[in-house]
Amino acid sequence: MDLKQDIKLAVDIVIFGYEERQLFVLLIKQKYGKYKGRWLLPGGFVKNKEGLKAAAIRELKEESGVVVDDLEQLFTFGDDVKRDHRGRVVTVSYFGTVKPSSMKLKAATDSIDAKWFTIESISDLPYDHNQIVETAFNRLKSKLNYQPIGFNLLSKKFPFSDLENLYMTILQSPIDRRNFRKKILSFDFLEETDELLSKGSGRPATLFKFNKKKYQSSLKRGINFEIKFA
Amino acid sequence: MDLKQDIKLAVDIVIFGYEERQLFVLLIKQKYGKYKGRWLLPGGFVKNKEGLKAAAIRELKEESGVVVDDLEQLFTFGDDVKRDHRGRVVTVSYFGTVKPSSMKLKAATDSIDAKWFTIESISDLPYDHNQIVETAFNRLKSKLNYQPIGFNLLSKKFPFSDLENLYMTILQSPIDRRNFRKKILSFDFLEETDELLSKGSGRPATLFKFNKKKYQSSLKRGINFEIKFA
DNA sequence: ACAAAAGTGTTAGACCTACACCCATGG
DNA sequence: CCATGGGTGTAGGTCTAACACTTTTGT
Repeated sequence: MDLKQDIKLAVDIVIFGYEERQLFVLLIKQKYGKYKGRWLLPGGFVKNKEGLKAAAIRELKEESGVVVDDLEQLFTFGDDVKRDHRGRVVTVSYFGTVKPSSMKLKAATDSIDAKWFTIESISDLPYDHNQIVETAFNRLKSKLNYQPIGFNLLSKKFPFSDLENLYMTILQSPIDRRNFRKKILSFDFLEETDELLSKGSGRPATLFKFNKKKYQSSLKRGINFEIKFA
Repeated sequence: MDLKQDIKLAVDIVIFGYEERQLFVLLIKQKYGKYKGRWLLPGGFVKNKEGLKAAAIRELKEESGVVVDDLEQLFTFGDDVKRDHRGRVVTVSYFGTVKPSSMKLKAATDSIDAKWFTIESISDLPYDHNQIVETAFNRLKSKLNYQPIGFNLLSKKFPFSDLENLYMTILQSPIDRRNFRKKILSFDFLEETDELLSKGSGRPATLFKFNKKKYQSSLKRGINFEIKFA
């Protein structure tokens, strides 16, 4: 065993939120160190007896108050030996999705504030955090095409138009409402409720909910959820 | 900075090779330690001033003699705090593809031997290496469906039947030769040479080669290389 | 009655799938 | 001349893409 190895292991987390036709990323304001006062991704060092994903979930909660029960591993950044000024730090990045209005943001430990930023507004993050966000955003976009990923980002019950707008926002391109609805409904993992939602003017929308059981049983039957729109 | 962190960082590499309608994985025979004499994945600890991918390429070469110029990051294993008996070790796994007959295997440093094993024949590897191989195999299968990945696994010039067999071997299902050829040729990244290859009896096959430039320019034009066969 | 958002079908063309015979060579 | 592997076309069905008007509500 190489006793001289001196590499620190960290985790960084990219949390996406969606609200009112806008996609947001969660950032925290650093309390200490070189980047005190700067906004950056939640994250921190892994504890000796703590799993990687567990560390990510813990740091996220500590620094922002956001609680998730699962995160997906994104990429491990460690090709650049000098990505961190404090010495050699390798970071395992995670990403997750959340509905902002269901979370109360609350800074603690290393952070003095936590806030949602639109994805366009973040630039010049410290370290390689811009690259991490970009990687996460690309993954989000590509996952949208083959997994019904959007449902964490919406309310439990939502009008169909929310889904449409979510896809259009993330993919940054218009989609055909009729074809989209047909395709999604054909997958048969949405359930129509008998509730309606009026928001301001216009015809009230029937609310749908995601039926996880149906989704998973379709998955087992090997059904592909590919969604392609120009 | 957490001075008490005591986590070692390693890399493990899954190299796939294809020859004669069989898919192989490269393993090395361990020279030292608890698993002395056992076959397992090439890999080892990352040096302080060495990028992760560079460490993987170096370890691969040192332990097996296999030289690659690129590897793809697969997954970072570190949720199980006790995956390594030597203490807390987190490993970043990589995978790559290679044509076995173009490589001379040569053990050195930590390994006393290096050998190709068919994917079916490997079981009971030390640590969580079975899980790593499984992860890599799944990735290989899924990449086959949307990237012309197979070309590292074949000779520079190859008969069309080699590609067919490669796909059938990896996906473990028969494919329709006519439809497969039509689809692949429609992507227009293969170039027909005027050479023929006779192997034993049967009509000689025209040799094709992969045209990387055409592939990349198609990629830029946003063409999708999706290949689906039951 | 008007503005705003929800809901809904059809058609043409592209793509996928299934399928069987002839060709060129070696032995 | 037989065995072996290489090379090729078509038709039916399915899926995709493009497209516009009606319904229900709030103001």
